[in-house]
Amino acid sequence: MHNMLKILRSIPLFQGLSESQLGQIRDIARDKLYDKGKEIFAEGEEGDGFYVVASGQVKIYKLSLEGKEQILHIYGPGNSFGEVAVFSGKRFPANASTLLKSHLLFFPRTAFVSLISGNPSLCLNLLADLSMRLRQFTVQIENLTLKEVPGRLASYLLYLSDEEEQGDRLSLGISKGQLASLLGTIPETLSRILSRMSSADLIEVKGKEITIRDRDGLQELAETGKLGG
Amino acid sequence: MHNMLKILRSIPLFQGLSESQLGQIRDIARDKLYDKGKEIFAEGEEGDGFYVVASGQVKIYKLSLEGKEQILHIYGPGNSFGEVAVFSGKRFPANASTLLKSHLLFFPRTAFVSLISGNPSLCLNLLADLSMRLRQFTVQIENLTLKEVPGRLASYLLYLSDEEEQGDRLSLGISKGQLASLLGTIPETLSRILSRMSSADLIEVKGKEITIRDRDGLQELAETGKLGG
DNA sequence: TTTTCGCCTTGACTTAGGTCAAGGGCAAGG
DNA sequence: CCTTGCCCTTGACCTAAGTCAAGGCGAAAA
Repeated sequence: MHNMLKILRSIPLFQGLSESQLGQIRDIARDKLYDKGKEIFAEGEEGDGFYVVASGQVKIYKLSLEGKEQILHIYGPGNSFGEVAVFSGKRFPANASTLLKSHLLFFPRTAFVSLISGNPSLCLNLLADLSMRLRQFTVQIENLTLKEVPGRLASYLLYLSDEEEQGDRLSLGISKGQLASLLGTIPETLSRILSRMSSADLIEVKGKEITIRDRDGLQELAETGKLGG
Repeated sequence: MHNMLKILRSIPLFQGLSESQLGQIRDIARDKLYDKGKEIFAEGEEGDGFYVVASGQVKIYKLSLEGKEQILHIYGPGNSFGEVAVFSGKRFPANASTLLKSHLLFFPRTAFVSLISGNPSLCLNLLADLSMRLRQFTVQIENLTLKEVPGRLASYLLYLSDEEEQGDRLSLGISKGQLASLLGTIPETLSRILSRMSSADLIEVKGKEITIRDRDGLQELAETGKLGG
């Protein structure tokens, strides 16, 4: 069997905890395995615990009545989700499902809450984690309402390029359809804007592989939110 | 002088704390008074503490380069803000300024963080508070991207009506211009939609006073996100 | 190799809502 | 009382982006 402690140690949320504290955490964790494209939970369900991604990829999203999807987050190894339901004492505020075959760790609510009480550093880690997420949401709202789609796309590409640390080359880790949903638009629009940005020599697109050709131009687009002539 | 302990006791964040704990909190709190329309902090400033509204009203907002404003929250007595900068260890992610003359309590970062460490219930309160705020953001993003402006307005009116508990009468606590910015639109559009909703006999508008005339209709509008012919 | 199936792209068209410009109304101050 | 200023409303117009419909392309299956 894989070494659960090794996984736990690599998770930012559990950084700085002692071996015995990690041991306690391991004792309440449960493994959950999902194939690609499976529902983990749905908005409105009782939140009886939260999850950490050990491997794979997960999307957190909202659906409108007509079936349009807005992705709120895409999480990979080391990220956690579902805490909001645990700490607010309410139901899950959004849906979660896997984008890839995934190995998740599940932490039951009551056991975890009692762990926190005697564990200030875990608590501070959690506060930091939720704060970072709030910060991300402010950026997302800014992007969605103060920028047009080209500006949002430019921000996202620059963000990815930072993450991946591969110079000017980057790979969208997700399908273009999912990217459209993350950016608050639809595949047709995304497709058109990618080709506009290619014509403007800002980027070069080959499937999911993208090369940044004019970083400053992208940066300006991301800031102003508009794709000038 | 006003009784600070009495104020602290009324704040949700400090609910369930003992008198001695409240005493510690009082000891690190600092009063801050602001006139209407004053800046409390700006996006990007160092976050050296957080605030609680004792009286008055505060908006948290983002600005685009061209000066368009998106309001993220409007906070009144009992609400806190600025924690994100404190716990994430980063700068303020948005701007804050007063909508009314306000009395705020300021909690310096380092003093407050050390208070938390020995105080599990305060910590759980904070986790609950941040979680509720994350939940609100998911709703806000859903509204902004999956609903059209009439749907967002309908949601907001129903929400206000719940808050105020005055049956079908309610009062926008803010100017229509500010409301437009909160809903992710502009005053002209808001104005047009208010009159469309009046013509459709969903509501009756008299300045900032609004009467709900067709609650079910509003509810449907809020859910579907579209104002049908 | 050929077929199939998802996913992506492209084109023509529609529309929600933003922009620009011109008043209207009400409250505060002279 | 009149004036000033602010906020709100209304109208005409424009544009970003959504909808609908038709292919195209590449990977996996046959």
